[in-house]
Amino acid sequence: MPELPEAEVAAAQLRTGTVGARVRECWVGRSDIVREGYQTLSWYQASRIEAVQRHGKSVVLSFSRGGETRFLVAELGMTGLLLFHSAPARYPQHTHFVMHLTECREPELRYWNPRRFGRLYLLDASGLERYLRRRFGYEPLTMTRQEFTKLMASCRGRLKALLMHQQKIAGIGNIYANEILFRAGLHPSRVASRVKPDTINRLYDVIRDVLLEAVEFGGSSVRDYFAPDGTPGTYRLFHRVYGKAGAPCPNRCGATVRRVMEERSSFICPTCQPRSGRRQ
DNA sequence: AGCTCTTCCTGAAAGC
DNA sequence: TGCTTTCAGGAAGAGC
Repeated sequence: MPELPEAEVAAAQLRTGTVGARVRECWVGRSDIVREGYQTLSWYQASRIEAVQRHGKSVVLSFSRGGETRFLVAELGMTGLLLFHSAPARYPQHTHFVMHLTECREPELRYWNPRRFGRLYLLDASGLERYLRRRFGYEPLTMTRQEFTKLMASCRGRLKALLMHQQKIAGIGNIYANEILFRAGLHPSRVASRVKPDTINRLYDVIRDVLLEAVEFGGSSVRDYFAPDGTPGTYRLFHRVYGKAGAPCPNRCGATVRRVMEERSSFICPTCQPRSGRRQ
């Protein structure tokens, strides 16, 4: 399930593999995979890929043709992948979009998504601006400590809900929310606005640390995630609690990691992540 | 504002 | 063994 680190890794590979490319042809398997701008598809033919960026969990490609710029936004959802020609797709029937490229390293860019949670958007500059504004809050790697502190103070909901609320902080999903909260020693159901300043500082650092480490290791390959070149991410090996119900707490506190159905499925150490503010 | 419920979708896991 | 049922899970939208 691609979250920020996986989208970041995908964007980085697309940058090296496809920037500068000339689009030879676009193929769409099922038109409903393009949620917006399907009628502009022909514009992209003969355009050039100028840049690739990540916003939240989405990957955004910029194309230019005749002085005009348009964009392709790929939402990866739970099971979506961007893949190069060389990467094997286990269920080829779930490839919904293919861009054939020339004048770059990769001859083909595919969008693969078996469950189809997540779509593609073909947008112009104002469309992209609206898309980003409506969907994404702070980028966790660029928000300041002050911005995060304000956000925490203004949010009376639960901490894990805030971390995963894309319009507030963009890019964190269930895996990384669990890992972040464990490392910060915070229970997912703590009320965000009641967290003390010292703890907010610690949480701010942990968010960055976890996400940057995950990027460094190529993201987490849980189930079917692969980078565009087909390689899996290895950060899963460093998960401390996600998917580890029944294992001893990595802090060696003696307790056992538990899976609880609070704020989606959460993996917590009941000792190291107490409901009250006091750390043991 | 924020919580819950529903919808989307299909492979995998559980159940029989 | 093999068929059937259940179930995650990100995000949007409705309703409260």
